Amino acid sequence: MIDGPTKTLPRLDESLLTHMPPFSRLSRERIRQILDLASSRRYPEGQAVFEEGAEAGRFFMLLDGYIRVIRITETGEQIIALHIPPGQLFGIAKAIGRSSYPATAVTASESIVLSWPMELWDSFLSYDGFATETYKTVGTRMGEMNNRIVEMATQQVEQRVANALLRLVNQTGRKVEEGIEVDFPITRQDLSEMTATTLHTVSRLLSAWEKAGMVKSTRKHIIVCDPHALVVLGHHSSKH
DNA sequence: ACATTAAGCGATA
DNA sequence: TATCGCTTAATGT
Repeated sequence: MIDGPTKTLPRLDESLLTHMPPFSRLSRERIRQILDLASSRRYPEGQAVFEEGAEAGRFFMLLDGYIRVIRITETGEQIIALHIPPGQLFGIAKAIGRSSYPATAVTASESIVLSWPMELWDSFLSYDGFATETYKTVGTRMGEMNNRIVEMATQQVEQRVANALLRLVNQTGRKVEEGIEVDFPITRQDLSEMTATTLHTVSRLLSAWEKAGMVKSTRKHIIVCDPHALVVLGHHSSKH
């Protein structure tokens, strides 16, 4: 893809990073130093930050918005692996011993992203708390994807979709009057790509759940009104 | 218990 | 107006 020159938004303030776990133990001076090495860029919704297989030239920190991590199968279908909320590192290929990105990262909503050249990775690792925090997030994501594999193999579609939706509102949910809403635009197609089913099945499930008062949805918006009911649904392993 | 195909409708740009 | 997101029914495995 043809990326324009990296724009530097209004000068970055230290407070942007002081409360982000990978940097929270660092002095103000060190954070200033790190910010001066960073490029910041705003991405509109649906833009690729990097693509699977590309040379991993930089690593990233999501300041605002949401990142969707996707992979393409042999037959050309998209699989959504996970979503990344603000405050997390991503594209950290070196942390898993790779020199190319293992998946494509696309913005699920308008996002603000910091990035640094991968050559700086080793020096970042020496900063207090950085290594432990990044390996914590790597571990968490591995565990998540592991759970997904087990789900795919053992659970039926309704359970998978229920659990995927619960994961979304737990990780990226925003409180609204009627319940908890997924904090970025999400379509039936997206949910189907997270759960290895079709948008039609997702549509039918959401309609049924809406009639039961468990969710409320309009185009690109999903509100979970009764999380506990969904949890019960998601735990039900076999029926009849 | 699911996927696929098809048809149609309102929202959006 | 054309495209997109979504719903539903019918049919297939």
